[in-house]
Amino acid sequence: MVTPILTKNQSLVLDALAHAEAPLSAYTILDKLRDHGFRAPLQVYRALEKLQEFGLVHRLESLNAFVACACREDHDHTHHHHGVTMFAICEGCGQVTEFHDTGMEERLALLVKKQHFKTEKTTIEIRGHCQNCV
Amino acid sequence: MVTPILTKNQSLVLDALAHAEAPLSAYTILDKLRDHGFRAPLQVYRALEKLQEFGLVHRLESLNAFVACACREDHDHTHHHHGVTMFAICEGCGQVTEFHDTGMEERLALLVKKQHFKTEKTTIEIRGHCQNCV
DNA sequence: TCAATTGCGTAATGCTATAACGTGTGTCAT
DNA sequence: ATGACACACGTTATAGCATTACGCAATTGA
Repeated sequence: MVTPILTKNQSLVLDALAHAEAPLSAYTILDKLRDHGFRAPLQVYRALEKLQEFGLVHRLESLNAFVACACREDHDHTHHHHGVTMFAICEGCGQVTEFHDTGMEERLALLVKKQHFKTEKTTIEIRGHCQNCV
Repeated sequence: MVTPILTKNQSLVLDALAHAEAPLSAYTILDKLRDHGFRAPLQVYRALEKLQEFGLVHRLESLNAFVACACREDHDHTHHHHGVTMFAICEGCGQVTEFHDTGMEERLALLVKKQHFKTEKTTIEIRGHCQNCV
């Protein structure tokens, strides 16, 4: 999918996430954007929904929070990846690292195939501590 | 860990989950157990917390719901597994299949090690459709 | 032009989870 | 025995996350 033009609300939400050090909850985003006219949770959730469709934002299920996709740091989009995304979530500093591995994807695909299961969305989240947080 | 003796509340919650066809939310469990004296969410959450510690119950992060561990169906506990647990969650019938794979575990361990990350808890949930639900 | 689609704003509501009390019970070292 | 502690429990209130329902405005395209 080619990156679509974002609406004002979508841009605001994406910027908030992109500039954050850690995942943000929808309500935290709402608070950050009150000065920009945001008044209700739905404004945030609607923007998040679209941004997730576009692959620009990920939802972290184990945190009920959201992060900007790492591909945003890759301005040439040379690394933009559409397979399974994995997250390492540090309980210490809150930082989230996104990573990918085709080997994992293949192995997982094989496992679900054996069960005759049709995958639609895969969630892989590792909670723990990063190098700096012991 | 040897399976500890469960309290009354813990047994009730575990039974509710074990007899369910699909994952249950904490509030659904509460409703099912009102006739047994349950009145407040905390009674459910406290039991769930312990049951998760004991490895008898899993939380599904992408559903905000809970399932009895598959090891309960294995009365000799010969298959009781303490590594990474993966779940295939059918959007059609709601059924959840628990599965394990040491190859995945090893590969994942390798990947996080490369990032100098210390894993504490791993969540792997596959959303999709099972064989019966197309 | 009319219909369909999409995004937006607002209010209300529902679902999920925890905080902060206090009570009772059992263990166990003193 | 008694005091200290740990633990399970019960209740109320509150916090945090997400959606339903309504209506309006702008855009698109048959």
